[in-house]
Amino acid sequence: MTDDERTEPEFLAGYSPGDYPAVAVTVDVVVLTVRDAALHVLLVRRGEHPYRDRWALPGGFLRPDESLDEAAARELADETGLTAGTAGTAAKADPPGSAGTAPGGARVHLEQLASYGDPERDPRMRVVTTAYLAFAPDLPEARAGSDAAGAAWVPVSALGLPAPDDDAAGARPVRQARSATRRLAFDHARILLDGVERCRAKLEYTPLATSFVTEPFTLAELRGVYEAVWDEPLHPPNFRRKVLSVPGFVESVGGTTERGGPRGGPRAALYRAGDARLLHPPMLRTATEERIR
Amino acid sequence: MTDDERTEPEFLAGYSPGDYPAVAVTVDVVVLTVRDAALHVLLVRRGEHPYRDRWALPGGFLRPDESLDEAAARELADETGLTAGTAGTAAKADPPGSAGTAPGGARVHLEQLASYGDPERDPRMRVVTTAYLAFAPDLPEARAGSDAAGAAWVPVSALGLPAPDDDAAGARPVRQARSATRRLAFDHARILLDGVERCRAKLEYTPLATSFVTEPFTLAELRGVYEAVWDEPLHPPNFRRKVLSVPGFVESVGGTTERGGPRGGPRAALYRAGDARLLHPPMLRTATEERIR
DNA sequence: CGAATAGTGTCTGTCAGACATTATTCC
DNA sequence: GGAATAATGTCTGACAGACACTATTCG
Repeated sequence: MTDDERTEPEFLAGYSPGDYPAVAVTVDVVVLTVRDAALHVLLVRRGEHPYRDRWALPGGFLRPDESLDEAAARELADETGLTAGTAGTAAKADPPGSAGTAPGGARVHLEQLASYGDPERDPRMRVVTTAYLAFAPDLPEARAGSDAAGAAWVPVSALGLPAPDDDAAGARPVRQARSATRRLAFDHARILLDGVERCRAKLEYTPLATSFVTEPFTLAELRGVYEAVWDEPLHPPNFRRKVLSVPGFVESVGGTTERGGPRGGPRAALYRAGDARLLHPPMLRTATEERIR
Repeated sequence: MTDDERTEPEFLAGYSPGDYPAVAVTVDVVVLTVRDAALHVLLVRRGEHPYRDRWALPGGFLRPDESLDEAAARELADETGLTAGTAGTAAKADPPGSAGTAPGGARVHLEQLASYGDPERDPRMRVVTTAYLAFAPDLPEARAGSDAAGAAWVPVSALGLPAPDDDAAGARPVRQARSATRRLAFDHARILLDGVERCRAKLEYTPLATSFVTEPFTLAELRGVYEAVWDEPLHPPNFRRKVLSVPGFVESVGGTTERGGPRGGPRAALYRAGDARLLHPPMLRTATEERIR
């Protein structure tokens, strides 16, 4: 209210962009997958000056003639070889058909996460980054290393991030001393945390868990995704009943697995993703007091 | 996979930002409020060259030493005189205490919406904008016009946007011929649509409906917010039972209104927002086939 | 008084969580 | 055969939607 004399058109057209120092725009991608019953993120080892040898999210500068979505898809392809179906900036999940298909038949979901523009976030210059979030099925170990020299899947739990629901209380002993545990470059820990939180939430009300598995999949595999991302065990019979009761979540593909489980059990029926974009009713996590307040 | 020779560090540090044309970063704010039982958005009339005389979202260039959140709060304050509590980029709703308070006791919720970077979105130059979403209580009519010359609250329904849940099917007769109906500048219609969709969704699982009313409020007022935003009538008794059963959504403040309703009826009890950040269980809309698929 | 609204009570169908049970397959 | 797992069935408590009803206040 102190500078009432400034009127609104100035903010839309009166300011010449040349009056301000250049702002660089980058795109970073949080690629999540589930391996060995744990949530993993794709990281690259930085070889250059700021934060050298630290792990970072894959990303790069926005090019002159590409949109943010295109830049994110390009970064994802460069690092993983996967083609992406982008959901754009809309709040909705993308329709099943828009998901890209890679050589291995992998479907990749890619959506915008958020933008980060703290003046201090890059020591070199002013950089605003738009982060994207991708859900990939478990890829062959080789995949990550083929295109990107220093890339690796790192368990999210090994990064010493604040626990799922206490990011306010940052005081938490970081026990692991592995190299992956070193703090991420820039503000990438914050970005990753936002991505993981978004992922957890989206499993509740969208069918995106199916983006973490390859089709056809069993209900046990799908349940494994929920258990890994939410980090809590689920009741197999109830999970089954719930999933099948949500219209359009999954649809039976007819057959069964070739063999039963590794330690016995009958062959599981196979499913593929249905045509629902939203789950009704949603797969609700049990209310945790810390998460609610 | 065609340019396998490019390795990952190039994308993080190998590209000199000077190699690319400058990108301007702006911030736009979708300020929503409920007036006369209808959802309204704050728009400004453009006085300058591209899209002159069109309505646009309030916004402006990011300044050298401010974060995106700060820029959005500044724009919001310039246009409405309201101080904002920013939820930042996190997925969570902000705690009740962080909401700003304006002279009139108004609480304003401000959160990041999404970023838009299509190369063609501004005819003048390359502009990437980060959109924010604000929920304001109903403000005195004078408020909008005081600081911003050409600002006005415009009913969202008067803008000829695609209907809530058929943005794919764009063919829809636009009947209103009022000046407000002219298409918004730039891609602001798309941004507004995303904001409205986000708003609708957030009423389901967060207590943000309380950001649209001034404390203390009655349950009828709160119900009016849901009805205006969702554009569907709700059963008063069931709404009441549901709201009161969600822990931390609202808490009784003790008294009642001075008078009954304008057309009769007893005095309503008064409430204020509780300390919940998420609603458990959520206030679910009835499943609409179009929204789900 | 008549109309409108706040608030309470109740019924019913659906669903979540927990548990028991059967069938199938691996070792 | 023993163990593990897929799939089905059942019970119970909680909740959503619908409706009836009472109480209060305005005009």
